[in-house]
Amino acid sequence: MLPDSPLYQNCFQILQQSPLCKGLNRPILEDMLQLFDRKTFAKGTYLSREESIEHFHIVLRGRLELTRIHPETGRRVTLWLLGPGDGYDIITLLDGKGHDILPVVLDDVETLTTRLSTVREWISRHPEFNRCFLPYVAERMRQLENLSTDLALHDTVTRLARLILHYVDLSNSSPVTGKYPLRLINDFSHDTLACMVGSVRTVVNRNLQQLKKDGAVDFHRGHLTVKNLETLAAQAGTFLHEYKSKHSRWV
Amino acid sequence: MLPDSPLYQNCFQILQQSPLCKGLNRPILEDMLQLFDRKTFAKGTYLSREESIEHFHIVLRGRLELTRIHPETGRRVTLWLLGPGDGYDIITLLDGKGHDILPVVLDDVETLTTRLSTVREWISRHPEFNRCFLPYVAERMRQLENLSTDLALHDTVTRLARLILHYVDLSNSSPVTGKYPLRLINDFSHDTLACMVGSVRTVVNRNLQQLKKDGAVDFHRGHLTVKNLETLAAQAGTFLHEYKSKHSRWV
DNA sequence: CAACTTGTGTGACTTAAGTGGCAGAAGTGG
DNA sequence: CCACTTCTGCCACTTAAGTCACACAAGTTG
Repeated sequence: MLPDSPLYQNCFQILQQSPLCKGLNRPILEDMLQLFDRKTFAKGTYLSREESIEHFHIVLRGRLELTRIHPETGRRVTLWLLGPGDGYDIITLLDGKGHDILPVVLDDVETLTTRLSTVREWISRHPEFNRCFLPYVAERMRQLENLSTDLALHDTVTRLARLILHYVDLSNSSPVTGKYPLRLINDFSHDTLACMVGSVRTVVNRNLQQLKKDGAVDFHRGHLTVKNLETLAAQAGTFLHEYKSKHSRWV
Repeated sequence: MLPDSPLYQNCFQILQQSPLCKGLNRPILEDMLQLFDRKTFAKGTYLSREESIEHFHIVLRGRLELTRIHPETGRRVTLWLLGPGDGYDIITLLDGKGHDILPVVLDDVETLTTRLSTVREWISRHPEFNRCFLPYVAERMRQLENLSTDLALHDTVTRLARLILHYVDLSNSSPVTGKYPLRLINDFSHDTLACMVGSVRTVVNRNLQQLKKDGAVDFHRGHLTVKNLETLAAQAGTFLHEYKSKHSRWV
């Protein structure tokens, strides 16, 4: 992508805010941007295998779900949810091997894309990149650890409450209603939510009904908000102050 | 550790075979070895928090289990099983943050240990290290992905069969009995196995009984072997040829 | 606006997988 | 060798969480 492109500024900004690049200085980011092309993927499509084994993508806009499917029952689980600033596929980037996972395009997605070998070569010339990239990888591992732990130790209501809590946008509570909006998952169908907690629609529906009755959340077709953080946190088995202190560290 | 130590050769060899260091040449390994001290941890103890946030360990001998516990029910899940050649804690190494996990020492464990800052500084001087270390990290992530997927999509017998299959030592089948031994998990109690598949002792016991009846495995107190790979693979929902081809790539 | 597709709400039913409890076997240590 | 702890096998019982099925609501498309 060249500096005279009309989208250049916009891409630059997203890159700058991306956890992958946080803290890199302007010249390095500009150098980086030169290597990438802008691509789009249509909602509802799947990325091909080549897209993951040959190229590296940084999401600019839209969401991407990385899922696995049980070959016999057809049940699905979502292992990752990628949004603006996230990279794909970081595992292949690390070891060059194929990644057995199905990337589903949830919105019309825009990415910055280039060949994996280009990224690797670029990283070897700019070892500073590792200072952002490696912590990003670590954060991803922690998330996977949490997913496993939740699946093994907690029931579905709890997992659901945790999921929602994890995506609460604390900085954007409505001063009128006192509701908290959600990042990334606010318009998910119950089915999609179910995949994220490793369960099925009916169960998630039941659970959501309960959370609604308890006053923790509110929802209607394709829209989910948090009504009462304390109640939600209680259901998630987290004390609210723990949760808040954790997040203040992150943000 | 100094070259004149009687254990030097032994340490050197384990390091050389470790996935963390695979392919590094002699002088680099020797340079590395200088930085580490040999330490031991007694069976049944827990590593302290400082051990993980201040130091980095490479296991020489013995096993280490990284687990999480449900604070109310007391149920456990094992997220990682570390053996000779493995490093701890790689997540903290990547981002310097604490890691909320409980390391249980399963045997008397010997490690090579040094300060995290020393490792980081060493890595920055030897970027070649990343060529082994990053794929190692990737492999760990894949394992976590598999754990999550299994927990979300498969029942306990299947998870158990997969666990066992994953640790089969193909290269050491007994020519007399035709049995396959297991690496690392061969002497686990049913309780410990249960933690690894995110279940409980009674259920794992039931499942093991079934696998035994089917002729897939054989076991008695603290000893587990595979009797029939095909049967086990069938229960694991994997076709044996898939499994073998995967592993031949790895080994 | 009609004919769709796609989500949502709820029932009745089934079952895997937990809990709890207990007896006996297999090791361990004095 | 005995006392002791740690495992194992099995029982009866409970329940979360899944399947199946269907009606209806909410959007979408021609």
